[in-house]
Amino acid sequence: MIVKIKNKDIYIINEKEFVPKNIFENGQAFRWKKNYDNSYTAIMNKYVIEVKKLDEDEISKLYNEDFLDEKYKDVVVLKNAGDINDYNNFFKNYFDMEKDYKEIRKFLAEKDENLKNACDFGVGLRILNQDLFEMIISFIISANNQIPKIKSSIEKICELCGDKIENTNLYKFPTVEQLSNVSIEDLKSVARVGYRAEYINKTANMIKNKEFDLDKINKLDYFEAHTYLCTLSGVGPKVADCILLFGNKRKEAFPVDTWVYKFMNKFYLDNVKNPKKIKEAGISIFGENAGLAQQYLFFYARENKINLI
DNA sequence: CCACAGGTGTGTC
DNA sequence: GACACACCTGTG
Repeated sequence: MIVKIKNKDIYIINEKEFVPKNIFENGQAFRWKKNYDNSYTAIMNKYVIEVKKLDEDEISKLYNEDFLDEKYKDVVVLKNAGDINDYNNFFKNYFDMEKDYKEIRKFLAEKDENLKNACDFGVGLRILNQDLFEMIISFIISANNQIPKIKSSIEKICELCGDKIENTNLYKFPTVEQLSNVSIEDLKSVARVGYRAEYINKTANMIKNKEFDLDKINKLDYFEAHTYLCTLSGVGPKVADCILLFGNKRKEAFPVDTWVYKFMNKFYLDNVKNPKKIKEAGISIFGENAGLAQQYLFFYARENKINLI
């Protein structure tokens, strides 16, 4: 893998394990918007960037300009992302670039045929390291909810109280302070989050008032962090695992939603109803990469419309 | 109009 | 600790 900069664009060159669709469309992130040219736009941290996997013509063009020294097959550009310092200080961590996904796929593929198919299919999928507070609120909203609705509620919340990016109609995800000042009424009538409004308000205020210490999450081991997150309003076992997996680099977290419930019972278990038992089974079968295995399996089952019942 | 999808909180045993 | 059941909203 090579990283090169041109203007304010960061190029990730010759990295097969980076496919925007597989990263942004697997239920881990809600604010990446697909553009007409198949690029994706999002705003996070101080960045408004566009991510695109280049096609053959675009790669040829860069080669003809002498920007590339050969016609690589895999080139992803992070447009408007900044320079090498931005890459090293933010994007490297955000896109989990230090992790060798090829190695992990190889390791998981040896477990069984089904997982092998899923790992082969999901080449290019990565688990993002997103902002912890944003993940807490996003996954509280996700509970008992559907992806299009989750996305729209999060967008409305950003418009309600997040900072506006100058000269655009884009909004940042709100800070703890900003969100704690939004009324339950607005969360219901504008963001349409329903009964989750109370959870969001309470959780934002618990964090603001230091009744809950976000910094502690990094210091606790996985099981302690999971238990601690469950003390937040609207956070149960599944949501806590999503927060740890997508917002705290805990690849052993194994969120059990209805889909995981279904495919675990189809492929690995025999009619186990208790989600906690399913999670224990997942961790014991897949080990420290349980969360990643789950993402590959989930993505594979959903994209191929595999009948899970 | 009703059925359905989808995790957490609460109450009961 | 295992189990119902209510909770809100958009879609079919």
